Amino acid sequence: MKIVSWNVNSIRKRETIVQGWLAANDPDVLLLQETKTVDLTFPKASFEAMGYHLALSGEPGRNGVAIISKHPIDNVTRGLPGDADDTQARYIEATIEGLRIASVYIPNGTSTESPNFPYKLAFYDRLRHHAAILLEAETPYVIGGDFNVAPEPIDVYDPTALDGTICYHPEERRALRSLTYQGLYDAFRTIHPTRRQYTWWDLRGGSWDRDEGMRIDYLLLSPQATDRLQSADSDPKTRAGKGISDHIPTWCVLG
DNA sequence: ATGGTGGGTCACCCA
Repeated sequence: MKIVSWNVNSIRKRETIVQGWLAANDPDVLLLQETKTVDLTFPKASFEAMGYHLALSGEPGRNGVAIISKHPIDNVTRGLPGDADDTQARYIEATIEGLRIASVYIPNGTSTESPNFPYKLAFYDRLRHHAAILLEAETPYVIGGDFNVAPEPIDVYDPTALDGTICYHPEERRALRSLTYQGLYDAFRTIHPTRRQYTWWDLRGGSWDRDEGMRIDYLLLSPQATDRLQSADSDPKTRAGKGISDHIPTWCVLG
């Protein structure tokens, strides 16, 4: 079972590119982030015509997550517990072929001075709580998404210069570890312990041409899902050319 | 060190 995660930075702008990639790569499940549309204007029909089912959680103009699957999607839940005032569309979870699969768009945080920064840290805490329940129940669980934190020095282009900046601040890495230390395994890093592979390059300042990126998109697997992990990779070719997302797709294959 | 581009929506906010 091939499960892909991709922050597409607007599905309406990226519909053709995403469907071309689907046709060429044939995943079972596609987890999207930053779809940036309400569910009513999500280009559902063209995905359904390719044989996919969809579960959506959108909002006007920003955020938005989706699960797109060749297999039936059951028991869909949206949002994370822990903050009744949080209406942002950043988390969707469903059961597919006996696996609990989630698509998450962790808040970027904007900067360490922004009010979005404590929201990001609190979101991690809510996700940690939620994952704890699934792990306790030994549910086979896969969560893919844009985590907006680069875990280790190898995951950023300049760990010294970037230390303390957004997406590579010690508090953020600590928040990520508090999630993963419970027993979630980073699929790409488990398969490729020493490979440097960014998943995001800023659209500004020619960062793609200088290869100044970060690995902030990944799939985290519960122990029961990790037992089935066969391979993991990502596709930097999708970052070249025109009309592209600033993120590339990354995936894992479970047996 | 700053500013750069792009998406949303329609004056800026976010990344």
